[in-house]
Amino acid sequence: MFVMGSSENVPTPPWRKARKPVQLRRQLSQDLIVETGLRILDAEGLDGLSMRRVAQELDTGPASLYAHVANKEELLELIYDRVLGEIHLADPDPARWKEQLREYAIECHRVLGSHADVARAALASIPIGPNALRIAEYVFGLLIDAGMSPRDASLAVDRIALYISGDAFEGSLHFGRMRATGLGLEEYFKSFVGHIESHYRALPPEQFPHISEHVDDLIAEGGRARFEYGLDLMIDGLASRMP
Amino acid sequence: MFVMGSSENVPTPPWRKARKPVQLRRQLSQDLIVETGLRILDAEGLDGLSMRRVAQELDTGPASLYAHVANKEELLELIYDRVLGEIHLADPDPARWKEQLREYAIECHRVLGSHADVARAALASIPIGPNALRIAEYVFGLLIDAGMSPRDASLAVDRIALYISGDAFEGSLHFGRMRATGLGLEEYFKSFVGHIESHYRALPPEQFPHISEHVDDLIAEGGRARFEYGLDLMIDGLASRMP
DNA sequence: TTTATTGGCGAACGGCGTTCGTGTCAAGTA
DNA sequence: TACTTGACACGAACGCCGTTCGCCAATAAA
Repeated sequence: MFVMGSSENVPTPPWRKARKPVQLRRQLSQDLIVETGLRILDAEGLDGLSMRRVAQELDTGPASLYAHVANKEELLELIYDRVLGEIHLADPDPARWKEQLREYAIECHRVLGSHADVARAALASIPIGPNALRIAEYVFGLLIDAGMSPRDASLAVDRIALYISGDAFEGSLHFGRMRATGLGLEEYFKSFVGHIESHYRALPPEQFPHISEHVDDLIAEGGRARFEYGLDLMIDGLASRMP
Repeated sequence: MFVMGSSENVPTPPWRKARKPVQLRRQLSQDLIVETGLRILDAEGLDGLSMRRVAQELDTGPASLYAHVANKEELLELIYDRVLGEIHLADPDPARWKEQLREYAIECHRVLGSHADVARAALASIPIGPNALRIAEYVFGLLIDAGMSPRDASLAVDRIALYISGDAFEGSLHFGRMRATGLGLEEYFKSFVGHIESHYRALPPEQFPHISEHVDDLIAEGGRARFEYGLDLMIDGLASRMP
């Protein structure tokens, strides 16, 4: 059958081209999927993040995602590394390694905490994504250049990262419960602490003498202070091992 | 109306009693459910533990469990506290608080690590179960009696527990992957470390100078050494805060 | 123009946690 | 002994989930 012309050889007039960047083909890509997944994660938590939910958000079926992402696990790790990209690192100054290590930890904790449930992936995945490597190189280099032995620096990076992720993960579990109960942050925290306090006060003092005596101290400090206290424990421990 | 006799007053003959503990009624109970759940958890991991699976093991339907357990979350917490019951604590001796704190941490880590995925519940739940309280009273009392301020002791108990749980949880995630791949413990560990090592060695040294130079140190230590290193960091940090 | 390749996607599979309504038995009451 | 009651057992179903299969359309290659 004879056809008048082919749009491939004959240059299409500008006014045709101008209105044709419409892609009939779906424009799915890994980046788009990861971005959408992160948005859902932030808005609805890990429980709300499902392959179906992501697909729905992109106006397609769940099967379509699997061309760009192996499975949900991989999607989560991709989201995780993207979140790590938000971490800002100061220029390393080995003379101030204690302060900089502390600042890094707090920054990392802040970023993980601001994206619900992402911390879980932090504990699960090996640090192999580009942003994880960037951060590892930074912290590791900082400690090495400060004079720490490679073995100590290696262990330190690993342990601090575990501590940060663990605390952030614990925080995200609370955040999830808060969301589930529908309470606001303050109300939730109050009811949570109140619950524990009354439970502790009801304990038989003979069996739990120390807890009973110091209930006030046990419920005194909130999340941020607890995190920094443990962090400083580790940093001081590290400092005492420096030559 | 006159009644011949009551089985409550007249002692039933031994041969009747001997053959009558047969319960026609299903003998479901919370204890039985928790025990069964723990058995499944150990055998098949957290992914294998479902309400349906527990019910199946007890030859019943999943709905039957909900008379004894509010939901899966609660079941997990009950299992968690039961596991904590396996932790053995030495008689407290405040003069040796450092050693005893260390021993407690290692014991706790061992127990959590020997029951796959239970560590997750450790991070999720507030320490309110009987065994959790028993342990909290022990550690808290040990530190108080060693002369630590109540505030420091409170924070210390919390932070050490987080560190233990976090490490155990991370370990359980690896264990789960090992189970999923079907590899043995040694093979898995070897392939895991090898994977990381080759990845690190392939990095451009200009961009990752410290990592590239110290690959051997980065992959040197295994799980147990890493755990104890971080633990000692915290304990030393605590010791430096003692009066 | 024909062919090969690739991504999109509807449908389905086998699982999940949880709820509803009904059945059934043991203990309490008369 | 007869009847009531209340607690528990549990089949069936609801609405989710992650993932796979197989077909289709559109593009790229020949």
